[in-house]
Amino acid sequence: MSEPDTTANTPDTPSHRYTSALAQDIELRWQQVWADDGTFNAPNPAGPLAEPEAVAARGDKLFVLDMFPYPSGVGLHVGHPLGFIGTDVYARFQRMAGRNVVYTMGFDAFGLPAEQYAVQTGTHPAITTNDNIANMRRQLRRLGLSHDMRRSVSTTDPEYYRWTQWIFSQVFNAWYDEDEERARPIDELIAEFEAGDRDAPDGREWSELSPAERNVIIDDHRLAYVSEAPVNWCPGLGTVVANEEVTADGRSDRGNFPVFKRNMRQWMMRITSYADRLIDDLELLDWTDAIKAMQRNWIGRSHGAKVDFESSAGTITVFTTRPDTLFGASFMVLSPEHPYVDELAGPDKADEIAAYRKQAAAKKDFERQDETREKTGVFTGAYATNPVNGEQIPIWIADYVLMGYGTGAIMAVPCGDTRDFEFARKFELEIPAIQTPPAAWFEERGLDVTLDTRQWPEAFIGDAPYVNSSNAELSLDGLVNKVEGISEMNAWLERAGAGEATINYKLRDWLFSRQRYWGEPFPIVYDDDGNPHALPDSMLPVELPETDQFSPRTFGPDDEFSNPESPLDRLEQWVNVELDLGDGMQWYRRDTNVMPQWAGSCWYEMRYLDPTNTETFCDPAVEEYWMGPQTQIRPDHPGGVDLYVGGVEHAVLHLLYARFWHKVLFDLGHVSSKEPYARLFNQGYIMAAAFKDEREIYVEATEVEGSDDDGFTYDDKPVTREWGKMGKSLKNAVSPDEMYEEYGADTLRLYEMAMGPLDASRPWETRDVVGMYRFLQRLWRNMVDEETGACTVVDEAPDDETDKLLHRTIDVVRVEMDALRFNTAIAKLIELNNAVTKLDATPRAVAEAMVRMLAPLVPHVCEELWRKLGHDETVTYIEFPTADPALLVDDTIEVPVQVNGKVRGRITIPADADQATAEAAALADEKVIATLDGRTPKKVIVVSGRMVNVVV
RNA sequence: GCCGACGUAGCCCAAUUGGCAGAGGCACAGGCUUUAGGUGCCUGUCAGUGCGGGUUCGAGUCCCGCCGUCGGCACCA
Repeated sequence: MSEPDTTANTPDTPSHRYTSALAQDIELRWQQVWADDGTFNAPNPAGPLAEPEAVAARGDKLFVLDMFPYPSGVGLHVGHPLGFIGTDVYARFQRMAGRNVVYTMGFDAFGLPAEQYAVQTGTHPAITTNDNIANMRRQLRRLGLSHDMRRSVSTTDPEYYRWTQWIFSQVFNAWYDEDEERARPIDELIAEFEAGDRDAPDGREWSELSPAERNVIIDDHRLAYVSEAPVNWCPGLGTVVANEEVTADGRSDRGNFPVFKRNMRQWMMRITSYADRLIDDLELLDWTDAIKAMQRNWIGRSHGAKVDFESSAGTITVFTTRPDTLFGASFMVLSPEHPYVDELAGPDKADEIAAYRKQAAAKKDFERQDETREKTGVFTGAYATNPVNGEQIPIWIADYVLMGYGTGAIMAVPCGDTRDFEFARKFELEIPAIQTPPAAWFEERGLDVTLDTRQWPEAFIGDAPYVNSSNAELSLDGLVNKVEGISEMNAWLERAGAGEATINYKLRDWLFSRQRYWGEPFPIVYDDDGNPHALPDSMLPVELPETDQFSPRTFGPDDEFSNPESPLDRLEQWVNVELDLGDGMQWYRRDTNVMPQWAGSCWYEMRYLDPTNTETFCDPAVEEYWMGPQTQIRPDHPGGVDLYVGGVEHAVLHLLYARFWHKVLFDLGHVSSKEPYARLFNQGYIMAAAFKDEREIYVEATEVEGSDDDGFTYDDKPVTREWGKMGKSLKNAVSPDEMYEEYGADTLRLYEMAMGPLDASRPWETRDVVGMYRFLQRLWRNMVDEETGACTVVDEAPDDETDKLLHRTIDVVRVEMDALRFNTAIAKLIELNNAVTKLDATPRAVAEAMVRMLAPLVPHVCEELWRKLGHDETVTYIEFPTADPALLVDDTIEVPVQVNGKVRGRITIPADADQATAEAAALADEKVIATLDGRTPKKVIVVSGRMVNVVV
């Protein structure tokens, strides 16, 4: 099947028609001019790109940012640039509205694909990466994006990652002061220890400690630290990965390999210190509630209490959000991995417990988390003391308690917790009642009110009067509200020394090291005793050493007990280094890990601002100008990028890590903004039909024939249709090159912006694109003679009707563009153009306003038309039209008249008519009189300027 | 199971504080242009807002209850 070519030039096509060939000519020409002239360069107030006069000459600053891409070798499809086009239209609009706009694009170029390609082909990842970046820059330029190309950076450039390493050193050389709730330089901590203002954690004085002991204590305070802890080991990738990179079913999000929990010595970052601020400061951000909810959920703050239960193996501390239910705790459950299990296990139980632990260990996390599974568990034979009533309660182990959350042990309150209730039922454990559920609760379950829990079908969760909840010092009996119950119990726990109120988080510290090649080396060396030392700033960057062995040792994906071996380990010449770090020349060993891919993206927006600065990652005055708090918007404005556009998939990865780094830099005084991204906008995805054959394998969507009605076939065999994100894996990608060939970049841009709201996902329909192409053809024809190419615009003023339409259009378009509602702005502009098409000739005033309004959307054709209209400067900085308020109001208006809510007639009244006038006119209308048929109106409602409703 | 978003023509989508359901594009039909097809131009057809209630003079919009789609979280104590 071949699509009819809808746009090709044929011999009778006028030579100056806006065809795809002309569009391409115009586009390539202006792209060259823009590049040559540096049209989109934004002036800085200070630093290497300083042009203070130019800054002063422009209006308020505006920082527009896209989530930068990984430079894939495959190239772009039409789904990729949706957000980029959106930011470009916005940036161009705001330039015309007078703002000083900084807007560029960089590349997040470290990461696995280039490394894996290098392993396969022997091509160094730097070469692949640079080729891909060059290719991607070319593709982005072809879209006409108005980037300041001087500011484009790649995270893989040593001059860039020099500063990534510098920030790592800042984090390493900082500690979190819990009292001041901020990070401070580690030197200040050392000074406090040395001055005796602070004792070692074990209570000894600083002076009593050996240097080695001091080192351990200091290193334990650092925000970046090495620790032996359970980490996610992925043998298939040969590296460890962060919690955020493990999918819900226990696999790596890259490569989909199994991930195992293993104790390993790795770099961590103390993001947990910032948990509260990361949650609380969400209030300051103009982000969607959905993303904020995801971040809150990931951090997982829950208020509760720690409670101590004494046992033969020692104190077992549990975390609970319902300390008020402590009187109902009739057994305990420990995670099978809990360290006390061996000691608690009675001799006759040891075998059973060992078997259960083995069985639990064999299960993946996701299997353990399947809550529909029936509860399993084993009694240890041991008992603990419930501190609130002294009762001896049995200690069980069960895999529904997870070692990774809370303390790995729970107090079970079966009457008030679904899981504990199920467990108690299954193993016939006691279920004491401690609350009287409301009568309605019993009624719904077909029961009479009873405290005999044997009759209860399930646990009761909620507020209800407490019973059986008192001891000699405390009584909750009669309280009805859990907030009160919790507060009373927490107070008692503290008095009794049996526990305290606390806050628990799901968030874990960030596992920061990877055993790969293509990443930022750590600016760390180890001395003979294995102590880490940060290299001084003067020794940065630590460049990635050359090698032709890029691969870490990888293992069978299920080879759980293998160990990571970084590619850098093998480079002995590089690893061993002789340096003077203040104690004279000594030999050190370099750290052979590299940073995770997220490192470079944690701060890139600031390098855009001052990309060539060799003194600092970003001049403070430059950072403050572009990112400082905008207190004129809101007194508590946190600062940061004015508009950040990207996909929702980074809700808890990049966006959480970047906020964390930014806050550290803020605490240490390196930036003036508390938050990196003041406003976040999530663009939708472009979806496309994908087709599967009978083997459930995707087939090339472009070669599928058929329709909704007749069914679809591929190679004459039936296939089934589904919808999915456009991309290689679904074989449904559409290349932008096809669109340029057939319509040009302006049409593609316009189509993507017109097809729906920017934040909505919508299906791509190639056949719809032609509508925007026709619009641009009409626009062109309204101003240019298709035979001669001459401008046909006339100097006569527009007629009143056209003038009013123009100003109404301007009024709406300005608002819609500012609010990123490009689809409705475009609809209004098409409407205006359709009206202009009906005129004999296009008045200049209308033509110029239309070109200016469309310039952000379709910049190439508008730049061309702007010249044809006789101007010799770029339209980029020409003021966006402003509506004349006088032309927005009509003298008379037509309003509908309803009778009992149904439209029965229309009246024409003066626009400023008062209510009485409108009412009189409505009641005088023939059709209304006929509808009323003699009945007397009970009431007449007049909505000024909108309608009249007569009620009978 | 919990949280969030969304359901408007054959399709993508519009619709100020609740105020005439239709702006725009596609598709479809007819016409003009054309040797013809296509391009281009003109004209036109189609729904009453997922379902059921409620509030209101008036509901796509607000409230309640369902149904469906998408996304996130999930034995989190």
